[in-house]
Amino acid sequence: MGNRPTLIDVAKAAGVHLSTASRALNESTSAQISPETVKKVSKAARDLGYTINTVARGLRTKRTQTIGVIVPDLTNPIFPPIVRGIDSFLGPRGYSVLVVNTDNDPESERNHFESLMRRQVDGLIIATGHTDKIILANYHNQGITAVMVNREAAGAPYPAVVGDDASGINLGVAHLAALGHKKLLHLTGPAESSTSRTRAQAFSAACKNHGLQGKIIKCSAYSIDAGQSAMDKFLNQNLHTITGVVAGNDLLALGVYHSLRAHGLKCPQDVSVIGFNNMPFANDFQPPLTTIDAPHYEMGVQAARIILNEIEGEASSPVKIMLPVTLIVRGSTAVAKKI
Amino acid sequence: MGNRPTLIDVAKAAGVHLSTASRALNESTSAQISPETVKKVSKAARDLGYTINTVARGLRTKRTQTIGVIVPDLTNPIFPPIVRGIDSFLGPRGYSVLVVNTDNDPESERNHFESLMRRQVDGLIIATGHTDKIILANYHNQGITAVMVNREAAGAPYPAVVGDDASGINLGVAHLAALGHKKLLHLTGPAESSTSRTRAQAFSAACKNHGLQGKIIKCSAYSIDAGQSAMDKFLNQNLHTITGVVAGNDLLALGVYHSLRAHGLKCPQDVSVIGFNNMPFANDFQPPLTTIDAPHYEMGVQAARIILNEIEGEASSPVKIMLPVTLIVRGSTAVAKKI
DNA sequence: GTGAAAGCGCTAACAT
DNA sequence: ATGTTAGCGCTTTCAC
Repeated sequence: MGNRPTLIDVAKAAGVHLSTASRALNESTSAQISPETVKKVSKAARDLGYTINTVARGLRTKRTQTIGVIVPDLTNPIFPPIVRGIDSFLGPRGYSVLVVNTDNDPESERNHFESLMRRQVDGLIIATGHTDKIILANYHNQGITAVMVNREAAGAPYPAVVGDDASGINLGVAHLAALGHKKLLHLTGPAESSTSRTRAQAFSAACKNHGLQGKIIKCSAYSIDAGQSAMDKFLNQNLHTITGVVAGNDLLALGVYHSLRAHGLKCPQDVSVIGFNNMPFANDFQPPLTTIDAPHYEMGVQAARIILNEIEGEASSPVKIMLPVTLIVRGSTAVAKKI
Repeated sequence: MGNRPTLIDVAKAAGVHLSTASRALNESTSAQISPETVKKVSKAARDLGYTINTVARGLRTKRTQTIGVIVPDLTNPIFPPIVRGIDSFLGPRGYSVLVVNTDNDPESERNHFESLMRRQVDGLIIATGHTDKIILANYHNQGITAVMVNREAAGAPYPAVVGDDASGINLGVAHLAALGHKKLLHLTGPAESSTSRTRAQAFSAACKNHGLQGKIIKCSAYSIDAGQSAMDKFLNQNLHTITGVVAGNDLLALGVYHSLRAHGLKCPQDVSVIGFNNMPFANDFQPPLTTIDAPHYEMGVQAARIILNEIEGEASSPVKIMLPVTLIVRGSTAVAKKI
């Protein structure tokens, strides 16, 4: 890549010392320099096409203005909005974002973590549900600044930004109850994930509150395939024993769609299905998916806000921000079938 | 973030000179050092938990092992697979990826470009359809290493990795022709994008080849809304004059779905629809979308391979890699209705 | 095979 | 208000 001019070139062109040029060009120190000098230096910089070398600055200041974002898989549609939310807050403030995908593999996560450390990121935003307590505690012991997003911190007092999972599940169960459903099924995600546990607990509690019968089955991952095979297994043994499904997320709900179809069951006529997340295109599924909308973009924004505060401001006490969720009623839920 | 040990700490612990430690720890120079010394230094590094500071290395070597990836919008589902493909190739080779979103805004693109330059990225992978010739020529004049992905280079001799758009459109038109369709419509994306132009031209040519009547209407963006409003406009004036639609991409196809529904038309009974990209969840739409599968992940891999070659190997002559596409027939296409 | 020393481009005391 | 100087952590040329 091209040989860009350095500060020393600018200083020479402006006829001042290197350090004066540095001060003139830096927002926080330009007040120390006379207005004319600032103008002179700025002009020289512009004329030469000078841009600061953030690598050199980073070495000197020990700040790279880079945040590492750890996600399981960017192709899972809930993560791009989170990443964009993070970016929208950080970008205008001079920070860049390094996104890594772990694929829920601890080995991969460790490698990516090392890579981010080598790159001297100023902080971490962690969106992986699987990062175990030991790893997290480890991060904390190393003095690493981090914020959790879309999951709670376990094993370390890190701030977290989450959707109100319990309320969301409540809304879903209440909606099905209002439609006359009596026997519900919940597909829960991997137990390592805090959201899975929260949603499953909320499901049980909500069923009890509404006097409904609620079963829970486990899925090995938050994926269409995992949802389908879990539902297949259930239907093969329990055909026609439930009328409503509250899936742990929209991908699992999609797996349920596939399974119902394979078993000759119609949604919503035979079985109502509710997802979670309101992922992009949920409205275009067959049928359009009733789901809980979680504000992923805003979660990203909030996580970014907190981590910047931790880095640049005083370390706040670990906060937990819970953002409100809403029920989006579409075509996958209907009045309960008589069974 | 924690105060990590430096090379000098390792050197001291191993009882060797700083430069010896550096050589011992570097793959490419460790051969110069006696095996025992290498072992000694490696052990010291491990014991201390040493990890290299890539910022310092980058300052010295003028290589950051970072690639900038410029996309329009990460929430457009075709980009995450591309990014992951890039990452899958680059990650194991020690490179990281800095992804920026331009939202098709030239001002935003310029800002992000500056940011990437300040960060001393080793090269750019550009996936934005809108980057105009002047900007691209500008990059090239500055000696910037870049590779285009999912679009052709215009205005600069940069390598490009693209899907075989023309063949894809051909497959789609041939499929509709075989189903007895005589009058087709193509929704083309923004004219600035090379893929739009290629696909539109291929559509005209294919219609001619098959003796079909082919109309083309323009969409302001590759989005559901743009597709819907373009189709709305068309249907309001031309109800029942076409039986098949070849959309410029899957999002436009989804817009067509919405428009058809709003006009009381059924897909595929009244109108067959073909998309482009085979985006995630295309199989779950209503109806499942017949579309052209483009290998986005593989496009990312190839783009990464080329740019690494340009950076580390000799500069190859500008290549254009065209990856094959396939027609995926689903429920949105059927035998033509008599009109 | 290893040590010495310079320097990548910048910021931040410390002077004046 | 500006100049001087040291040094961030590393690689690499030059000695020996």
